[in-house]
Amino acid sequence: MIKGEKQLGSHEEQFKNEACSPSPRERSQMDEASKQTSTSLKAHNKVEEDKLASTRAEMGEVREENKRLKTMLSRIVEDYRSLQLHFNGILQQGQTKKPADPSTATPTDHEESEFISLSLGTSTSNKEEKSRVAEGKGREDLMNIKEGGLSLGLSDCKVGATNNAKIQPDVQILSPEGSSEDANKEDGMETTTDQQWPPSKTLKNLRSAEVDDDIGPLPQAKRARVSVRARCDAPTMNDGCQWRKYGQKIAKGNPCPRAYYRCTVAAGCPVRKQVQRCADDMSILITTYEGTHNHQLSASATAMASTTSAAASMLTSGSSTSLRFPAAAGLSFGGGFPSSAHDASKHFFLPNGGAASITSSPSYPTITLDLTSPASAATSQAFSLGSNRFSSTFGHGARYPPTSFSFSNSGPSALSSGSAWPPPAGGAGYLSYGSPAASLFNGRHQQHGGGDVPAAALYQPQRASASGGAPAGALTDTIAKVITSDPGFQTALAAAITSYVGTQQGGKSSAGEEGGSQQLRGLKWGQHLGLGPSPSSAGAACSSALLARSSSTMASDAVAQGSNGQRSFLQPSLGLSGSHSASTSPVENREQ
DNA sequence: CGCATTTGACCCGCGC
DNA sequence: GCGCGGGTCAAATGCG
Repeated sequence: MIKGEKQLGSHEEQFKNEACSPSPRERSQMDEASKQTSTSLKAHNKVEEDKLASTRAEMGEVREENKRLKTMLSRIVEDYRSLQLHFNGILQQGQTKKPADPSTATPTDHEESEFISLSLGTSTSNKEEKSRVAEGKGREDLMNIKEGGLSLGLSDCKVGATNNAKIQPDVQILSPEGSSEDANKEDGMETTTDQQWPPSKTLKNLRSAEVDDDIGPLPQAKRARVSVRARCDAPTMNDGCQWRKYGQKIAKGNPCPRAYYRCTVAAGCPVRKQVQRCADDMSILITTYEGTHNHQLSASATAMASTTSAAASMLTSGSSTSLRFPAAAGLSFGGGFPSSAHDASKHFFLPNGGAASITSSPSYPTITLDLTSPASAATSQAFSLGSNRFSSTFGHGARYPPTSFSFSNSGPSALSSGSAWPPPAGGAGYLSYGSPAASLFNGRHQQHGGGDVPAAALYQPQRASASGGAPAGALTDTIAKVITSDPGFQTALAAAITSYVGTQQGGKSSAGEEGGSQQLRGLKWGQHLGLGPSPSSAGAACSSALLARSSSTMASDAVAQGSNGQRSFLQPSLGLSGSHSASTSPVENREQ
């Protein structure tokens, strides 16, 4: 925003210079003109006047837009702060009076009834968990999820994990903090064995060790999986990590082979992903993530990680806490938690048809994030960004409708301009991207050539990321409450936002350069935000440029909020991993 | 030549 | 115990 103002300011100066003090070249031209006939002089002056007039008109437009953006920014800041306070208040209330059983909370509790309660284990006591476990195998499985530990990059999850001494050692954290812990752990192992990416023998050892970690006290503990359904042309979804394909299988019931990838960012990283086309719709790519990164993640990779973590946290939190979705807000939850491990399939539907489903199987509890639901009519305007000038930046020529990261609820304070984006609170904002995070809010995928999923560099403010914090979609009251009521959603939102940006990068870079975007590539997200140089790749600049103009409000707001010590849900976006933008990741490129 | 991908074989768990 | 299917290994192959 500030940067944008500066840019606008410089433009204004430029306009002024052009209008008031012609360049020497223009002067010479004028001199020549003076030698000509008076008629030609008049014509020349007329052209100048026209130019001046058009320039002034443009200046006016820019000023208006700037003003609008300022308004948006201030509104966002206000909303965020109020919601923050509200959230903190609720947290304090929850600490002072813990309900005996969250599931029995009455809807008469106005505050809580409107919130999605994903406490992620923060408010669940050991007793409660044990009693829940005793209720049935399904719950046991969910407990196992926690122990199996799909990494939860949320401190809250961590706290929740610490509630159970048996669980804690097995929980791996996706966040850089957690990752570093794990990395340290594994680094130690690696240093002792003095081995890098292990040959088969070592690999087997690692695998056995890994299994030991995962199994934990309960023999049935299995990894949680996060499956992402997204429309994607590329063989795989770019998620910021480097993957190496190690196998391919024809799975039963699907003519399309399933590919197996292993994370190669760090030696011994246990994270794997499976990629398979949907049998019903070949345009849908199903990516299933499993495991926890044992290394620091690039910003873009963190987006995916935090997203899956958030999703997994929802899964895990479900085992110990109640989930209450505001039906009035268009969110509904499929019901209570599975009483049986076999029928444990719950769906909560997100605005605009987006959906995530939690499927708990005995072996692999999985949460599926569906980004493929049909776009709303408004989706087509997803990236108008209030300025047609940048529409081409998003126009990938995608054969799929733009991803909609939409909060369909109409907010109380819709922007005057429907095309303005992102609306701070109300209206319809859209993020086009196929990141899992986006799915939590019904992001629809539109990825071209496997653009890198950008990263929410949660806890990685120092990391430069090309994916930058994209503006969130319209934050309706409901969604705002959702976000503020649960850190998991904050994380998910952050990931979604950044993912969106990254997708734009990736899609752009892979789709080929188009005039406007090339100019924008010079920009870097961090630089744009005045965050200093970023190692972001050129490909990352696309989103940055987008934000530079129309979305800088959100971005800079994210900066401001992120610096408050509070974990801003947009903060992660500030880091861009330039090194892993869609177009620059060697592995990902190969996948394309 | 080194690295990533391909692909058939193998291992393992689960259900019958 | 056997068969099936998912997942992984590792030699062969391809590519830069």
